[in-house]
Amino acid sequence: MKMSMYLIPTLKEDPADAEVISHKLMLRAGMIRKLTSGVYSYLPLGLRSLKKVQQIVREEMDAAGALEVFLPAVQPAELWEESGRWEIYGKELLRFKDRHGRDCCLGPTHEEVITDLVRRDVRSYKELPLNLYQIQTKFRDEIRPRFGLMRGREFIMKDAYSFDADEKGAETSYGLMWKAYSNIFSRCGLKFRAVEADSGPIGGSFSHEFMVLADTGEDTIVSCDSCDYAANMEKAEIRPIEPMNRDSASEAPRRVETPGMRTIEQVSQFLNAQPSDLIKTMILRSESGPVAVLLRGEHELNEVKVKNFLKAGELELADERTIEEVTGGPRGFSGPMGLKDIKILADYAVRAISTAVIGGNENDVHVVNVTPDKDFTVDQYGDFRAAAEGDPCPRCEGKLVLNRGIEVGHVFKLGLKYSKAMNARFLDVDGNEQYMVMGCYGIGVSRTVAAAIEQNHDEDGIIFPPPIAPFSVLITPVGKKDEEIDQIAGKIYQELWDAGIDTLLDDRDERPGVKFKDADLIGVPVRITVGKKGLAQGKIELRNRRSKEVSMVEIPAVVQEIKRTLAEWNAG
RNA sequence: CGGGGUGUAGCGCAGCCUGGUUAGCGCGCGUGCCUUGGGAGCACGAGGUCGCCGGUUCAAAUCCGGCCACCCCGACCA
Repeated sequence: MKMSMYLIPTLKEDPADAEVISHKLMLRAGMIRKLTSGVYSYLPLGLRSLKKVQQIVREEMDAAGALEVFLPAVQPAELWEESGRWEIYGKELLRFKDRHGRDCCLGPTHEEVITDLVRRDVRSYKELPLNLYQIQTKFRDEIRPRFGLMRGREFIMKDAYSFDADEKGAETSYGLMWKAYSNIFSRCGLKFRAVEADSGPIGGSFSHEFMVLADTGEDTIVSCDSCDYAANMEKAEIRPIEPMNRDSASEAPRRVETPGMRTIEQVSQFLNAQPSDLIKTMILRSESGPVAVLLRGEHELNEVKVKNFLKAGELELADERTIEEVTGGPRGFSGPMGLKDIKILADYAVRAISTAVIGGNENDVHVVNVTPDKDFTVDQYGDFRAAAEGDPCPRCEGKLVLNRGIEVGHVFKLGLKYSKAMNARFLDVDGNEQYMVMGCYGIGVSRTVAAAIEQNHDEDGIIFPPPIAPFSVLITPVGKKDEEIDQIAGKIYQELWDAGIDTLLDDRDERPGVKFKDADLIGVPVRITVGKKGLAQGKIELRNRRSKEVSMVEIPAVVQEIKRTLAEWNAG
């Protein structure tokens, strides 16, 4: 492509409404433009990058035996009523009525549509396993879209759905997708990790998230420093602490005045104690009533763990009124002593406290010298806290470390959830009707591009990994209008295209500084400068966007040298 | 949904508090000259419903009310 004929509206300044780096850079590089909150147009440069990711996704999905389809964005309510999600999906599902008053929605995901398709046309075990995928625009009406393509309302997703005759087959399908995803993100040139994820209320099944490592990521990845254990924050397990032998001759509990001291920090300072000597009592509410969860003072609650432990559908922190009803005291002074008609759960770490400070269930009162299991009873101990840096690994003797990441892919075993709800059955070898065992597998394609930028940029702009760069090479002829320069630049440009290398030629009548700044901003991996300095020796300059190294290359060797540079980059 | 903020030329902003000529600045854009290895210089120029609606006033970008859009923060703690 010749830049004079192309549309790359770069910006010198950061747009005011962009917060994260990928959003800023994609706007500045002229890749995207916002239409309305969370909805973006792709300009030619942005689309090229997107298509490169899509191509890699297609190749790997095809290689894994998945078949590409294309499903409707507009979906009828009836299907969603069948699966039960019309009621429970919530406001993220954009609903509307057609001219006949029929309820419709814009698809945020396609389990219903695909299950409907398959149940109509697949009747025999002979047609299984089956894996269908598509790359399509999804719409999710997020409460608060933000960060450009990272959390848009309209976005491009690859979603795949596997159908198997039995659990064993489903596991094979899952494994194939897991492998395909690893290939995809590796081929995109990204540093990533596959982490164990919470599989939610579907239960029993397992799930992995593929996270691109980036300090600016919204999610936290918990991994072990010595084994390959990795999980997201919700899922991350912590090795239980052994109960401690307590001194039975400890002092009796004593009530003390703690006026206005509600937080762990305030109470521990006021009583001259360590946060780890405190037990905090959190009152939660599920659909089956309130529950108290005890944590050691310095620890944070992991609600998902509690939710799964209780097999609760809904779980939230109790409001002020509920706390008062349950404990008799205001928020900030709850404690486990004297609580009645409420289940008391405690994190394992509570077992390792000999005497603790707890809330007095009365305004401005705490209780000291409290011994767990003696002065109050715990119904069940469990792992209820959020993992923190340095916690013991659940699989080995190592320690957990925390990193930031961006979720770009998710593989999930659905089991029979949709096939049962929507009656997707087949006949097995023995002629018996069976439900299909399903799996679903998503990749945020547009988010992958944004995540790549979050991971690969510097103060000058984007540093695209070559496989997903909109162009691999940018040629900048510099200096005064000069026929020799233009002719050689044009010749190299043609040779590169002939060699199958995406090349952009900056034939604009701009000063060199402008061309160099734009080249850095849009992040093309290799820049060739054709100028009279080099030509005097029969050479051009080749500059690596990432290392910023410049080498002088003989003109006949340019194509070969570029291939080598790109290959090295991908390998490293 | 709650809290905060912003809306003035394509982009970034000033002006508003304290109402008063033709509403400014930088970048970008157009033309010409000049310049050509890291966002040059000079000159001339185009481009504005001051988010929208209403009110106050002799007079509103500026004050008041309503609406809209966009951005940020939000159980984080017993």
